[in-house]
Amino acid sequence: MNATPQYRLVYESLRKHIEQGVYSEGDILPSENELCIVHNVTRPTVRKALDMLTNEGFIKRRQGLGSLVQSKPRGIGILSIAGTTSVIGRENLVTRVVVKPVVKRWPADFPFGLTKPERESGCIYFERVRLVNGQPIFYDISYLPNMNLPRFTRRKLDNHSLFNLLREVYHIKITGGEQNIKAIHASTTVQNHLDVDPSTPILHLERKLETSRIYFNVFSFLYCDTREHALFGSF
Amino acid sequence: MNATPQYRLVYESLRKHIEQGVYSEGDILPSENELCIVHNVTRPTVRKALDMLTNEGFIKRRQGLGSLVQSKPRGIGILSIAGTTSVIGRENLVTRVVVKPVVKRWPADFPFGLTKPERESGCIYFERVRLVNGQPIFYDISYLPNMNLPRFTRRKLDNHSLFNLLREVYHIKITGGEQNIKAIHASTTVQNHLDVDPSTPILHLERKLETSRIYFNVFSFLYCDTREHALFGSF
DNA sequence: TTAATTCACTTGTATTTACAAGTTATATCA
DNA sequence: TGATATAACTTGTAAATACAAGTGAATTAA
Repeated sequence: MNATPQYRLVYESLRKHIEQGVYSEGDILPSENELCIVHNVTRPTVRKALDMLTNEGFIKRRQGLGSLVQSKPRGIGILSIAGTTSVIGRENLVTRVVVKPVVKRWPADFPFGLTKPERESGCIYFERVRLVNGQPIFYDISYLPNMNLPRFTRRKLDNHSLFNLLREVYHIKITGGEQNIKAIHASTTVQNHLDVDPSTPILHLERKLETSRIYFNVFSFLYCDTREHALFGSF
Repeated sequence: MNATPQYRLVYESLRKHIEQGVYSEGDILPSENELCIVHNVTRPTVRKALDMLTNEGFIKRRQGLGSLVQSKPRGIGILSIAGTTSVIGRENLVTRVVVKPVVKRWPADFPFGLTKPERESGCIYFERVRLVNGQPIFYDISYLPNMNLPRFTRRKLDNHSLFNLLREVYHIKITGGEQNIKAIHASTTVQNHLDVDPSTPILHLERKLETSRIYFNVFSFLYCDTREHALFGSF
């Protein structure tokens, strides 16, 4: 018995095709009627999937013409390294887990408010560093509520997107969030992870990411060395 | 004959009630069935309106329980000073225009791509500084395409939101965008405007904001002194 | 008095049907 | 050969219908 709603199967299929380049910017997706046939569903189901792709910026719909693929989805909450796809080969962009996911209590002085279920469930804590051409440029500390994430602590996060993992394995989507952004001088820990000296200006983001799962937010504390590569976000 | 779709009338009505405080955070909206009766429409129409409110962060739906009002809608592209509403009185937050809006040609080395209509129309350029308790913390350089913005250069921007002005006067809404974020050392100009010394780390954002008007993007180059106040964004 | 069950609500998922309005290709007419 | 009308597609809007699954209050049983 497949518990995944049909509209979501259609959505994931189309989204994957767009991400894989089956459809490129400017292409027109198969019509709603064609998608009904291909997926063996009805138009409202297909339209719900297309609504989601529209909201996330993957496509733009034109009455009478079709659904046009856009090059840049609105990556809610997604940050990347500016120029990643064109300037840096994928093999020179590496994500390394420096502290593996581990269940912990929330820090007493955690700067974001927590829901009661979150507070009671503790958190999964891990740290990652992202390197470009061997040079560390991101240092990220993540906290997830320890809520219904079976075997999360055993998953390999190296070179994997946390957002994709949450969505594909746990059906948790990032739906929005908030962030505080600062320019700071690096602490000793950050200096060590990013391999910078004390005078380097460091970009610091404190982020709370809301999700499709109730009472479940993802928290991220990010430090970036942006001398060579800016941090890029779309919204 | 009313050209506005019914789902949008329902959406605007509910959104206005939430914004006006008829419903507060944590309140449960009338059920879908009740909204059908009130607005004389059917469930799919109501659900489309609720979908939109959900996507924009106004409400969160709970199967079996109802639609819960959330306090913070997703403010696309809006940045503010962290803690503004609770920590700083409105009278201590001042926006000052340091270069009034003037029509210019686009800089030859403008870092964002421009649409052909934008390139051909030139731009409206202005600079603003935002101060908290008399202390400058934001320095913003803005470029708008000089396209169908009657009398823009004569408008007073002190203590006015550019987004609100665009939406209310010119019916232009920010619909999304992208940004590069960096931590830098301040140039001399930035040092002067923000009243900082050369060692202060400065937050720098280069932003392209997409709008509801075709071929019309808003560009912003922002420098922030974040020692006292982080930059806050929700998405 | 407490626990279990039932009921009446809620939202979630999905189908079927119909017509409106936009776009583009094709056919027809001058 | 070019202009106009038509046809065949597209997405947009909306109703009607049905059942699944979640939630909390009320009722019943122990």
